[in-house]
Amino acid sequence: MSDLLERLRGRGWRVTSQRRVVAEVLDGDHVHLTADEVHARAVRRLPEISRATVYNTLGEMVSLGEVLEVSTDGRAKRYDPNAHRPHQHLVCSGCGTIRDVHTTGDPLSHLPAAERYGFTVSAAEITYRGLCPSCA
Amino acid sequence: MSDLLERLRGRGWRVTSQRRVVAEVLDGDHVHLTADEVHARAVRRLPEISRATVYNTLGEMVSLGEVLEVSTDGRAKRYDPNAHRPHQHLVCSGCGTIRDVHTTGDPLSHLPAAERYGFTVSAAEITYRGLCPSCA
DNA sequence: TTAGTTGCAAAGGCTTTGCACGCGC
DNA sequence: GCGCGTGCAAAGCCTTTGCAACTAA
Repeated sequence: MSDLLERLRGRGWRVTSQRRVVAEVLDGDHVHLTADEVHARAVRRLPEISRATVYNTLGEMVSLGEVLEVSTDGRAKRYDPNAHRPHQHLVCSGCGTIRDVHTTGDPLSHLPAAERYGFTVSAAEITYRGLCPSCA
Repeated sequence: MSDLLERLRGRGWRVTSQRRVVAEVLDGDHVHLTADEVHARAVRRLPEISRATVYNTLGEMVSLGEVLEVSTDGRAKRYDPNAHRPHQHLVCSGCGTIRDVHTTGDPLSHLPAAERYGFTVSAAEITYRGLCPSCA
């Protein structure tokens, strides 16, 4: 059911009903919810869950590297559960929808040594922007 | 002096002392200030300038496509005056410093048609993450 | 048992807005 | 003079924090 929850449990994470619900809400492909959306969906299953707990839980999942934080628009951050599947994002400039996409080649190889300025580069994120079929 | 201001003036933008100061503060290479930093520097030259005006002005420059908004960390947005020079960003995970870098090839060519899901893709942004020499 | 987790409510950072005054054109 | 731009202060959105009560292991 929830791969995410399994991985977290395997790391000795204390599993509470709140955390289970947050993991379940987040799990799946092409899921990019804001903290508030996660809270709204979590409340349907667990009415008493608080916003603070949702924020804490999401923050921990990010620290553990099991969830990615994506800020594509400067507004609320979105959370992406596919931290272990390399992918990029295609964002609609109209409605803000995010789609996971896969590119050819490794972005890191396109950054010449002369352009690294002594940095130890460890990751590369690509955000493609455009209009989705509905907004075009 | 200020290429940015010249371009804006050329578009029939009404030039006030506040707008001139914001443009001057922003102009240059490797400049990635937050709205608040822009305000702080603007105040040195024009003590009465308000934060609201700085925000309004930056927002307009972004709408006009003369300045880019970069949100690399989910915190305050940063403003990049090099909107007309294609480049990518190298961000230090330690101190948040941003460096402009140039990659080889066009990122758009790495997104296969099958991965576009009907979107009209118009731009691609790459953010490289790592540690700068001081933070490493 | 007991250290880690939760909920509440308040505070905090960043940004936007409403409205009256002021100024570029 | 007209209309856009500005400043102020207040409100807004998103997020974090302090602390007492609670609960998984």
